[in-house]
Amino acid sequence: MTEQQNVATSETVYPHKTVEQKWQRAWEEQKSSATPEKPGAEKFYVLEMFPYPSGRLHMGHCRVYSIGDALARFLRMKGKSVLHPMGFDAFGLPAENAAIKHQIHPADWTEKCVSDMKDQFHMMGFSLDWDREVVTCRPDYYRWNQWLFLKLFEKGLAYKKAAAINWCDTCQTVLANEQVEQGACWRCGNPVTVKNLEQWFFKITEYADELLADLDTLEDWPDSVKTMQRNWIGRSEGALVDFKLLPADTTLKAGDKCGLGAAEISALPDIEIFTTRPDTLFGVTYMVFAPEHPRVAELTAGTAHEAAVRDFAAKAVIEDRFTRAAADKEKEGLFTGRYAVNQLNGDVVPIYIANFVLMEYGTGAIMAVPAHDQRDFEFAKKFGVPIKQVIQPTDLNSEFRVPNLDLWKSAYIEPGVLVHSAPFDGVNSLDAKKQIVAHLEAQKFGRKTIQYKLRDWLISRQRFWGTPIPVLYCPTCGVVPVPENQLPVTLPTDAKFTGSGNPLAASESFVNAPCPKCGGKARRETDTMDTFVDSSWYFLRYCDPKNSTAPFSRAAATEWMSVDQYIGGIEHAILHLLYSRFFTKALRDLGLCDCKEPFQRLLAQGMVTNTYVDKQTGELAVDETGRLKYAKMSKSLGNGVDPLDIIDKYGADTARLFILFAAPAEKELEWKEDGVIGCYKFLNRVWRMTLQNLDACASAPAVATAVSAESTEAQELNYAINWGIQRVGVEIGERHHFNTAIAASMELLNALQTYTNKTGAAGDRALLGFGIRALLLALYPFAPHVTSELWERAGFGGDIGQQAFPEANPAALILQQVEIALQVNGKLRSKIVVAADADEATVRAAALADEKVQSHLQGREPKKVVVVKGKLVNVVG
RNA sequence: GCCGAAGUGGCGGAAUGGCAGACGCAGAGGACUCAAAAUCCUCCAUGGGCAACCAUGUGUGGGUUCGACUCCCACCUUCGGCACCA
Repeated sequence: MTEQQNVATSETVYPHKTVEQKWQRAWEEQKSSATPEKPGAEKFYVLEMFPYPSGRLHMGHCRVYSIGDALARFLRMKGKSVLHPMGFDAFGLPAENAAIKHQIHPADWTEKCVSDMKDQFHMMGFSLDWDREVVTCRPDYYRWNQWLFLKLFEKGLAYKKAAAINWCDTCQTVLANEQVEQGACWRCGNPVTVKNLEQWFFKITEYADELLADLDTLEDWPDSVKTMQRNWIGRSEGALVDFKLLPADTTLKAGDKCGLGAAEISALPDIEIFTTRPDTLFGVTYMVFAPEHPRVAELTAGTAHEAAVRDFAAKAVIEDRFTRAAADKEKEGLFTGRYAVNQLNGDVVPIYIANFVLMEYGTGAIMAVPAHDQRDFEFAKKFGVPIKQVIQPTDLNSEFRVPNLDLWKSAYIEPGVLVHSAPFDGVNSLDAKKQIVAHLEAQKFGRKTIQYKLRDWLISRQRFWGTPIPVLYCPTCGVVPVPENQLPVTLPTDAKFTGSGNPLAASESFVNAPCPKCGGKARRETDTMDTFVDSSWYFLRYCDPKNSTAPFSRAAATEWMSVDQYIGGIEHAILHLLYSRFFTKALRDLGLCDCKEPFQRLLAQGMVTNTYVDKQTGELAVDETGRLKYAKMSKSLGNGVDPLDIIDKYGADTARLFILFAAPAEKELEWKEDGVIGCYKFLNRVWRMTLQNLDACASAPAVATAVSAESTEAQELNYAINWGIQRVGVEIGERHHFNTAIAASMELLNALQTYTNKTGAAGDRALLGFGIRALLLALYPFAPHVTSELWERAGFGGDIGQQAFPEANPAALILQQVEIALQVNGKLRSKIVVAADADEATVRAAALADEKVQSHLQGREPKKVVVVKGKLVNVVG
């Protein structure tokens, strides 16, 4: 039996299980994923968002880590010093819920999950440096959370305050603004309510401007993520303006001029408002306070309106913030009986309270210009408040040129020219903004300012399984931070998980502690930190994971940061990515590192979706046209595919290849078993191609060499090989398009197969071997196990992962002859083959002489001939 | 409502302003086989034509250009985010 027949009968399908186990073991023994000691100039930090250790790897995980691993393996071949670490975002509610359910300590439950997940990572063949593993729930990590908290506290960037905050009743804890999605808890979807509590905050607002400005430096971030962050930060330029409060017993009424002198007006109490439209100040016809504004009670004290206003305010405040703030919510309001004076023109305007004015933005009070603001307009219509136009559109046909404002159907919010605003009449409204602000400042009526929607980050959580906030409360000394040398404050092992209340608060051994200052009896803070604190700096810890004297050394951070390529889900567009950017900047200001943005380049990978069964019909869900619908793989839809099943059936290489091939990384990936099988078949073809041509492999040169000029087949193959090599390198390395890189590898295999079909054993064996060699190298980043095995069997020598990624031979890419497309008036009509170095005149003449070109010209003289060298000729006639 | 992304064969998807549909899936035909599976080969946008070939074609309508999937304007649809932020 010949070698070929042997292969054909016994190993036409590659034994993925034995091959994968063999190489996974080998890589572990060789520590092939270890990070180089000194990164050098060519460092590259590849990082995927670390997972929550649920205990089971899902397809979403497989996708992120397959992307990152392909990149890491490719870059190692390219000679970079690659840092590709992994860890676990291990604090969080599921462990605590498991503790309640199964009466197992969250630490034990979490560690078991971590260990299970590591096994699964291993089975996927990811090349991770586990020596740098970071597990956030271990004291050797969270002690540095506490240490960093203390540093932020010293700097005034961590502080405690009473505030109206978001409360999730299901999770029994407060939530940061970023963690509330359309009024519901980001984790469990329960509607969030508002509570007034004393809580710890990080002063992220201190960095609002920098967080916004530096987005412009992140060129390789998706626009969508940058836009989301911009909107979330919500910077708006405007002015703070002081209106003056008239006494309760004034006889003046709305629409009057106050008739008071400047000194008299100046002596009245201020009402400060924020506006982005100072150009409309002369059009103010009323003012509105948020119902819960602290001055509302004072305004109406002892007046006839007192009771009604109090009732209104009470109702508005009880109503939860998110239904109240919905845009389609009916505008409700109430006149307070009081009036204010617009210092700019002496107008007397009524003061209302209304549900649509929010206490937490600006000053909690607004000036209302119904002619030029849609909300103010609707409110004015409903309550019969006058409307005064002060901006005139410049377009003479505009419907807002109608002098009778009763005919207006909406407010005119566009720019225009000022009217009824002496001395600013006739000024363009954009210029008027500046001029009026300058006027306000000169008269001391107000000042320019910048407002943000971004709020400080609420980090307290009333949960057990998180980092204890390192603070004590002493009856004599007050709030006392835990001294550095007493860190970590560890979670107790004796906590009881009953399902009600915070187990930490119930743990006597934890709560009672001596005051570090006076030694008296003190109580520990029982709130823990938001788990997003853990993930806000873990990428820095990877640089120096075993440091026991600091969270990381400045030198190590400087060596590796910033992350050159970060990969993760779009769901963290704001949350994790904004917090991490804030932390990086704050740590820089603490002198701990010197990088200002953590993630140079960001890839937001798409969801993995699958068909699902419609619960109503019991059939696969389809759209109106009968096409199958896809939805994110999830427990609730029951449409998840277990990666372990795929590994078992087709192998990890197939799974990885399919995941990367089926869709561009940033797009949705529709799971199709047929597609998986397609990739499996492709790997089998590679397997057979190699094993059936071992003789060719044995004679293969390592670098491209000259090819016999006699054989056009050989020349074509040589071109295809070098073209494939070049494309794969560019697609992975420069464009990060894994799907097209794999397509290029498939083309390469097709070219090899075409060649062997044509020439059989008579062909240029060395060239074929060279092509197989290149194919294995090109596929290694995606399918490392099978290519390692084939590399070894082909006897190419050494370990494939340690080879240099192949470089195309430029000489091989220079063609003798090229095909030129011939167009007549932009339409393809013919093709000709010319010498690659033919000059323009020759190509032009050949094109014009072409029969089809002639017939389509129908005897007309060409008016113009465009020649694109090596590509096409367009004859215009 | 505002912001962002995207609309290409039966399907997933390719195309630095230069031959639309690479690559794969599905499908059709053939080879091998007693047969099937696997494998290998060929075909595969639509309409017309025996064919050569012709016409049409990248959401819709305009525009720029010798030339537009690609750039510009308007619109439609889908997905995602924000949502009374003064």
